[in-house]
Amino acid sequence: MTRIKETLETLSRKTGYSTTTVSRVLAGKAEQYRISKEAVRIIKREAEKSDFIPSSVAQSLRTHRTNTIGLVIPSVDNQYFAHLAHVIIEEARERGLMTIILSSMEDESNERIAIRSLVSRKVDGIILVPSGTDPFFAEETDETIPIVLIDRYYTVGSRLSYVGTDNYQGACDAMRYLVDNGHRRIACIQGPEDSSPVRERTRGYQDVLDQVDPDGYRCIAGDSFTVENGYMETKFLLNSDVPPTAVFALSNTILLGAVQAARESKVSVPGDLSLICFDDSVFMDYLSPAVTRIGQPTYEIGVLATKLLIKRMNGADIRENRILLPPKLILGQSVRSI
Amino acid sequence: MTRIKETLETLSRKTGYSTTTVSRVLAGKAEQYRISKEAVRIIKREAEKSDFIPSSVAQSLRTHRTNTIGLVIPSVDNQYFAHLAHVIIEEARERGLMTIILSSMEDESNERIAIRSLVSRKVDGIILVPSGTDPFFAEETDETIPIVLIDRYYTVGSRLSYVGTDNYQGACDAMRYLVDNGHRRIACIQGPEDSSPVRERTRGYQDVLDQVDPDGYRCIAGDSFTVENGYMETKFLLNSDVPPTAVFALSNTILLGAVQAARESKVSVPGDLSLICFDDSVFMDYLSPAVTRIGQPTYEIGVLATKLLIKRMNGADIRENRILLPPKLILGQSVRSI
DNA sequence: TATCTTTGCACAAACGATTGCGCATAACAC
DNA sequence: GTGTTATGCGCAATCGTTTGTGCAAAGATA
Repeated sequence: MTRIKETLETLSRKTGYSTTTVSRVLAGKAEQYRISKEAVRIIKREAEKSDFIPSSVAQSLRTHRTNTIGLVIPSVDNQYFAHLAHVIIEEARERGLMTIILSSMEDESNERIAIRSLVSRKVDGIILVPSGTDPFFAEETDETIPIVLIDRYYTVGSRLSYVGTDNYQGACDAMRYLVDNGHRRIACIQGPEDSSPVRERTRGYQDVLDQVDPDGYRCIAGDSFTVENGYMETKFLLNSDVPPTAVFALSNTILLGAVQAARESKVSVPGDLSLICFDDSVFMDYLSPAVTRIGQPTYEIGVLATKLLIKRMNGADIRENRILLPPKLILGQSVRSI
Repeated sequence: MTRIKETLETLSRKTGYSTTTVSRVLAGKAEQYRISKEAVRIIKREAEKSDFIPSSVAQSLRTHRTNTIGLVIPSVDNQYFAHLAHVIIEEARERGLMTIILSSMEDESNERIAIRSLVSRKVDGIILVPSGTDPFFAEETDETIPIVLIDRYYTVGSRLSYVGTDNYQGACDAMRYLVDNGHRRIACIQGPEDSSPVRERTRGYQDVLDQVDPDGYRCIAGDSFTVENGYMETKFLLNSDVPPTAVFALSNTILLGAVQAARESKVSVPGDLSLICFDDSVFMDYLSPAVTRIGQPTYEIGVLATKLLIKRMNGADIRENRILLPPKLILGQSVRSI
């Protein structure tokens, strides 16, 4: 109770020193300002005794630093983003920064509102998973408050910093694996087409098939990173005239939908249908069969993004900076060799 | 760029009105203070044109409100807490509140540091999953900043508000289900013993068995909410002289470990071993067999906790308030009738 | 004794908003 | 013409820090 009402002013009164001196002592600048040992002792003792906690609000107003970063993600209720958020929160905390999380729910207008709030709160930097396609607002903000994009980037030639997975490479790896196991009739269930990872991944799908089977089967279906989408599209595929022998699901959620659809239709995996997907998750190994997948280096993305952001917060002028990290093929038993 | 540097002062200069008037107009208090239509028009136009975003920092300092709540959870990298966080973030946002997430990693000292940071940042309220056993610090903080506990509560008679699952009821439901299916040799793999949900759940385990089989088999093993713990303890159990016919895992993580152990030991679920656990999760339905479990009402917990917190932030004096919400038995195929 | 340095600290102005109070000027009543 | 009320707005203090500058007292130097 006392603790919270304490201010430099009250401490000043109690110790007989000015707020200036108290402030300097508590900021560890006693030496620098030649405060006597005596004063330091008295002030520190009193501060400790009353458990003084300085107001970051006042500090921020005065110093123009909030020691806070903003994190805008679609939703924390998604393993992939939750893990990313976790890594970022921890990494930031180790460097004395707090994290404010805002969810955009994949909505462009939410995203703008979120950025505005963060600007209003004077955060020192922003890590953003862009949901929209228009980089203008973010770019303008970036002039003053550094922004680092993760997971996705804006369509057109935006100069915003970016850290993410090499999605093209990942998709190629997945497709190569299927192809090497004899698959040719491979369908791809995607997320929203205006998302950069989707574009990169479908490009990988196309390119690999174009190499090994130029005029063969092609099927890119779906439009969102949801279980429902995965379910629906798989249903369609399974009921088509000549169903694919393998499905490449572009996210963990889509995969779950696919699994459900297959199970419902009594289609055995990998007996009748092989599955491979993007995103890793603890539970992927617990499914039967365990899912073969492309794991994204979420830890590395989170750490690198935070580090890059902090560098820029400290004035480094490394605006145009795109970092692509390699994905990893994780083998399960969901792909059959045919 | 302009946008971010704008202040009441600059707007005042541009429009020729005082900061007082500008402030009042932008706060929607023009009527109240009899500002002319003319002035309102000019000021609003200018504010819009330069996209003025007021500094929440300055506002907070002056008004003693940050419109921010703090959320301290073990880790967002856990489906259960991630979902809880998601619900709270959304609920808070709808009421104009931002959420700062701090992870305690189940560590008491981290928890205190987290609370201190939140106090320093002058958050308007705190939602906390307590990791420690000593309520003192939280209680003292609660004198000034309302705190609502979720998921767990402190051991001794703390008066802090609390919203959570009726863990005893849930455990009884789970045990009843096992017993009704003929099981008597039931082992329980628990989390840390000083956590209130663990105590409530093991109490349910005991009570049900005491009713149906007073002198029968009892086994409560384990000590943490981790996959490893579930794995290890299950290994032990499976190798004991007379293994249990069913395992009651007290969390989703523990369950995963149990599944892994059973799979490794070629023990069929539910053929040789029945499984039931606490916590719901999307993927529980995708395991084979789907896991029979006790789902916690996370959505309701999140919403109620936020609402309760906001009420208290607005001055309601409802300190001692413990809300227990009913869990739900969700049937899978992981329990065999014997 | 007079001057210069060092020591030890405080004054007061910021930071950017909000808000109690007050003060012109205009409108109106009589 | 005088008193009263309404209208429209600004002054200046305040929130709790940080920080550039200044200044008295003590010590050193000559």
